[in-house]
Amino acid sequence: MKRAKKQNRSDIEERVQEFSRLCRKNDLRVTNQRLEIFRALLETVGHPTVEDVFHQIRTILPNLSIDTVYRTLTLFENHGLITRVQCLSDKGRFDPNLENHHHFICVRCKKIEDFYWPEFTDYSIPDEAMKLGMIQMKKVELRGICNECRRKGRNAHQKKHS
Amino acid sequence: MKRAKKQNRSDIEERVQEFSRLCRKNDLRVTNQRLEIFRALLETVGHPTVEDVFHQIRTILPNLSIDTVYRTLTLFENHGLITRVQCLSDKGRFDPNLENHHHFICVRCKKIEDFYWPEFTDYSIPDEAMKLGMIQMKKVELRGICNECRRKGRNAHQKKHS
DNA sequence: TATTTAAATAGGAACTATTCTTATTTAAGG
DNA sequence: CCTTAAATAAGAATAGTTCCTATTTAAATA
Ligand SMILES: [Mn+2]
Ligand SMILES: [Mn+2]
Ligand SMILES: [Zn+2]
Ligand SMILES: [Zn+2]
Repeated sequence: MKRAKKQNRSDIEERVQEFSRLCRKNDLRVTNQRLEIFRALLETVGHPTVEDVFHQIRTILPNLSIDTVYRTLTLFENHGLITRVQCLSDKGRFDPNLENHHHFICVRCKKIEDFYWPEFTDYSIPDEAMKLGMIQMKKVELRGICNECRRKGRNAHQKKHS
Repeated sequence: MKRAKKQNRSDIEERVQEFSRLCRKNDLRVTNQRLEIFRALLETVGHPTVEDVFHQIRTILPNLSIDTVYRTLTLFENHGLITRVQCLSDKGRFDPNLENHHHFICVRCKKIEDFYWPEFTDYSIPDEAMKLGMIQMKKVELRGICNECRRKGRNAHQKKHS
């Protein structure tokens, strides 16, 4: 999982500070683990898994427990500070980007990339769909092969079973 | 997981027959297990999990192994006979509906319902997104609370952790 | 129809992701 | 500083999925 280049260090520190305030507002104690976990989300592109976050932080907090990462990410999710992204693979993935955006999922490496499509918000859903329940969110999902995987070619991916 | 009312028995049997031919064309042996598994997918609404399928068929094939269900569904998927649906929960879900359609996911009971939106196909994706890779599929995903869960009220759902 | 054989299955073990339990540590308020 | 409830680490437990292998079976062939 690569580090992002799109956000520089001071942008990230600013968001971590803001996050710190948000924690206090939500009656969540500000622990080192929590800050590092949130920072790791911001620093990673492709919507990291729990393991991605865990391994990245182990260098800084060598006896971090993986359970803390699970617990903390679910906590953030329950407080609306991040969202959980569906998995095409079997691992949960998380998203610190709360802006209205959409996803491109690479079916080979399972990486998830963001994109924006402001006009989509204006398109109205068919009646048939409106009747299914109370809609809280509408998103577009693209599936395909990411540029990185296309470069690598057909190797380096394994399917399960047959 | 409820049985569907939208497809009657003869519709289903017709699709099972057609499926049987498709298996032969794909050099897949037509076994009782495979037919029952495919039939179970057709008979169930809400995009069943492996366990849903397993339990439904156990009454007919009492010593069906759960591994066979996993193996078979993945096999069908690899041959393009069904698709795998992303999980908001932790379980894999499967979809025998290969038509171009979209999903409404209930965040409470995790049920996934189909809807159709033909016009969506014509909307063109922003350039930004086109550059992410080779796009194979574009879908809309709605999240919310299904009618059934709304009726049941706030009880009957548990969140993990805190 | 009987025989053959590679493919498919059942059953249980193994593996992997996630959650739970409990003793210890710590943030934050007094 | 103290106090204390909240958070954590470590490892056990659980749940979903895949692997292993002896047995069964679909379907091609005689
Ligand atoms: Mn995102
Ligand atoms: Mn569907
Ligand atoms: Zn990729
Ligand atoms: Zn529901």
